[in-house]
Amino acid sequence: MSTPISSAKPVVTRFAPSPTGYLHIGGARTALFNWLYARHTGGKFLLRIEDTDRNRHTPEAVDAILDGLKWLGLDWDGEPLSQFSRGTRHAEVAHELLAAGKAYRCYLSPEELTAARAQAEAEKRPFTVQSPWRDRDPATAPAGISGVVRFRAPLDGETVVDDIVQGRVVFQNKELDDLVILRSDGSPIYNLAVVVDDHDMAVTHVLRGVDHLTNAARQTQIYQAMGWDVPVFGHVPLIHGADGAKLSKRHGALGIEAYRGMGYLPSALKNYLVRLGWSHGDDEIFPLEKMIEWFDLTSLGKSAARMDFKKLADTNAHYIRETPDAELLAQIEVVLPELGADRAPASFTASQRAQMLALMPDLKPRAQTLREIVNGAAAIFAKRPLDEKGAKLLDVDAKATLSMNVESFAIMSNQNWDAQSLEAKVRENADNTGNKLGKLAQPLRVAITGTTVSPPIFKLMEVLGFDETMKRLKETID
RNA sequence: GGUCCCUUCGUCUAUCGGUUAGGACACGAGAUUUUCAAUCUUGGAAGACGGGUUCGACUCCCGUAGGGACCGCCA
Repeated sequence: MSTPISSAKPVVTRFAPSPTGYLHIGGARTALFNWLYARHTGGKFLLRIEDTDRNRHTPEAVDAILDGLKWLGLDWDGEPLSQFSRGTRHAEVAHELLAAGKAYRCYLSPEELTAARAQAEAEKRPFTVQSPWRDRDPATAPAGISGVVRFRAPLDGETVVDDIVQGRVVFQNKELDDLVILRSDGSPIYNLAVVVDDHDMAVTHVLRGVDHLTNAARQTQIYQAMGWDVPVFGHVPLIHGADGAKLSKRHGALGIEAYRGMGYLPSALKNYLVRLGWSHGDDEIFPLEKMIEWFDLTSLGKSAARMDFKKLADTNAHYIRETPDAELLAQIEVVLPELGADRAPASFTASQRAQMLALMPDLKPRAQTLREIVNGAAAIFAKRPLDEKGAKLLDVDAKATLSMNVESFAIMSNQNWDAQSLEAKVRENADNTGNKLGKLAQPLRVAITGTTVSPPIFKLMEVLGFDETMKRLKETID
């Protein structure tokens, strides 16, 4: 793979989303790859908003994309560039092409075009635009209408895209028709704008989805017509849903903010995404420094990957366990309102925060998402609605053991009210009555949490404190 | 339909002509255990198919099948 440009100039990559919606998972990965490569090489990572189609772009979408990138920690160099703002420059290049005879004005109406397309389809014939205006004398142009500007694409030969991911991909020029570069209102079309901007921004590496592969051929022709250096192209495979079909909203084409709301850590999401289409031997976990150090373009795969939420969850669980308690709590508090946790408040009180922190070591191994952490701590936030299993467990026998325990707890106080002492006490009670620990612990769990499943009960009792615990126990016995 | 791309355990992937085809997730079993997890041990699980090339193919070539992308005055 030859990369003549990269060896000479400092690397410049870019992420160029169209602001028609949120930042989805595929876009996030594309951004990640570009960011990683720029950071790996010490080059620049630029951001450009492809908003030339004024009918389709929304300011909200721009914000969503920027927020998503920020949350992921993908910082860009310089200000984001609005492609729309460069309209005059795009038109200028189009007119250069026009003047050089490498483009021409075409007065074919949209209606004529659709009709021709329909006819080709009916005859099961491949359709390529063949404009009669390509060779017609401009002097014969119809008065009153401005027409579009089409690129005069070469008729014979081939256009080669030397792709760092896809390899050498050859397109026959006869398959590539004369694409519109300027609309009849004079505004630029994507393929022109991209080439002009990438050139002007000195972009050296264009990493994007394979859905742009044919565009790369057309863009290559424009580069050549302008006599500009073609950047290194790298077209990465797409991400599919778990069923192998195109990613739809149902299976993961959610906005990045949806993943944040579900309680995924940005570090985990990046780690998961980088492994979709890229590998480094048998390694699975990449601390950010390693990700940057090891990321390269030659280890990118060509086949599409499926979204696997189980693995994402596992990766997230890993990063949850790695993150220090206080930092994790801070991250939870940032997204708490989005988490939709069962019985959690919108924000923590000081004492709840302290309780969360104390319980964190026991919460972490039990959770795959931040949402699950908060759910695991439900006993802190709320009274405990008794669930079915809990109610069933709380029979006469269980209540008897509860009473026994309450009596022995009564002589304790906030001074020695800790998990260790509590467990010792209950073990003692169990031994004295010839019971296993579980026989006495489960009723305690149900009485205090309302459920049969919770973080370690003695730790929970410690965190809740003497008064609250005794209150709950007594309420259950009565 | 045309053009282009893809195909190793269920999933993500390693292998870059010679391996008992490795790892991770998921799944099964066991250990541990106050519940649930976590943790440890452990098991099953793959080169789409058919032809070549070669002393030797998962690796190279051709074909078939299946999948995908693109074919706008969208990006």
